[in-house]
Amino acid sequence: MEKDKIDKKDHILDVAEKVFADLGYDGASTRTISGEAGVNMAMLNYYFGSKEGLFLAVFKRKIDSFRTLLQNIGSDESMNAWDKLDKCIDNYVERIIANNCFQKLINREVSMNKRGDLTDKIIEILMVNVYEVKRIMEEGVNNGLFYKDVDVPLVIATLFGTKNYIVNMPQLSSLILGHDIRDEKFMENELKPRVKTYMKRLLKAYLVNEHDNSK
Amino acid sequence: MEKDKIDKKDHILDVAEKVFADLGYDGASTRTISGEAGVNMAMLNYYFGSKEGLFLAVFKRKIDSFRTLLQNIGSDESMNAWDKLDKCIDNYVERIIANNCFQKLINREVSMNKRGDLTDKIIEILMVNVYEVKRIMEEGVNNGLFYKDVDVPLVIATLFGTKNYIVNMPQLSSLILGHDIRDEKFMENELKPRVKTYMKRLLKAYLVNEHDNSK
DNA sequence: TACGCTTAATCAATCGTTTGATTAATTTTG
DNA sequence: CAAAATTAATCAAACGATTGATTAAGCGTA
Repeated sequence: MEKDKIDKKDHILDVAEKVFADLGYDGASTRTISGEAGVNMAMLNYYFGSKEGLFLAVFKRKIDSFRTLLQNIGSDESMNAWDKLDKCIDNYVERIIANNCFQKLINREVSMNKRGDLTDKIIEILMVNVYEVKRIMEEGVNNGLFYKDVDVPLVIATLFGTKNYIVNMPQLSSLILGHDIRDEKFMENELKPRVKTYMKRLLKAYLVNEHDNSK
Repeated sequence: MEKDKIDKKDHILDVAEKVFADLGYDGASTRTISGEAGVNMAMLNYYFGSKEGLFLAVFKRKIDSFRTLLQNIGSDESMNAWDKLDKCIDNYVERIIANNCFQKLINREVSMNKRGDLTDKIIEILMVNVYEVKRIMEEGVNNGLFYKDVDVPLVIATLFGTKNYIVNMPQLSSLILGHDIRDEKFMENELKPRVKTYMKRLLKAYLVNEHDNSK
């Protein structure tokens, strides 16, 4: 039946997404993916043409949800820059920290130097998110809500970088935090609100401060 | 001659570091590394035992030098926590942002969920550095120099995460910053002092602030 | 000669991919 | 409607290429 075919392809993509995230593109073999998905190895090539085709299919499936993540927030006229930034942080912590294996996959492949065709597409998608946040912050700077000399690009690096550091290196951040962040309960009840509070305080402290350099 | 042997080993490590960073651990073959270094393939195993041994040798060479640097800062009694943190930031920007291929290498391998002693060893060594910074910050909290309710683990995530975000995804951060960060001149004359200033202001604003949540 | 270094040749294992055969589903035909 | 023809889906097996690693012979120097 047609529906079963789609479900099976989707199941393969689900498994491939996780295996790619866990082992990397090179580390994930077609045998491992097919084995984990419970399908014959040849099915990967039958459905997706090649290993790279499978990887691209995994990636493309996620594109739409990422494209619309923040656009609604940015265009809401009823909120000021503070509220928008608040909502951005909430959304990122909820959506991206929770479901992180795709983020790991992306960041690892982008950090490679020798994968130009694939990298450009990923960069383009990531920039959509970045640009929304950038616009919000510049709005806050322009109307005087934020301190005029804030370094917007580097604040973005902090916002996304802090998040990446936690989710991309769970073993390391678990040691730093003193809990296993892969524990669902801890993640949901403690880490998420903690990261939200921290990020808001951190950005607030910096964005409104006059950056007095005197000692 | 003894000296030549050491120089050759060092040259192999230099090349291996770059190839590992560009292609990842799995993507970098021993043939590619030996070919790039201009030595026979068997020399890698002769000198370093195995591919993993070579990787660990690359890794240890970098981390050891950096650990001693951090420890010197941390144990300096003439500086308070502020000055130490200042110096940490300066050193990180100078040493790690400039020579970034090693950082990319580490972060990519740690972000894998691949089980094995290789990842564990990397984590273990990385934690030594993390603890040094953590110790400095807790020192500042304990003697009242920093605000008592700061979230030290997450500040560490910000400190390292911001840096990682910039150096691990140069294509993306170049777009955000509006300049190619792989341009040596821009990196040296603009980005480095800019990141230093930003990180210090950001951490200072957060660490001394009372985190007023009222609007 | 004896020893440390270097090499080409080679190993078994694994890689991504392809093949040919078989089964299941669908369409066409009488 | 039923039989035949066609297409789609699935599988085990094997392909050539490449992987990390090892071997034994050759090299230069002390």
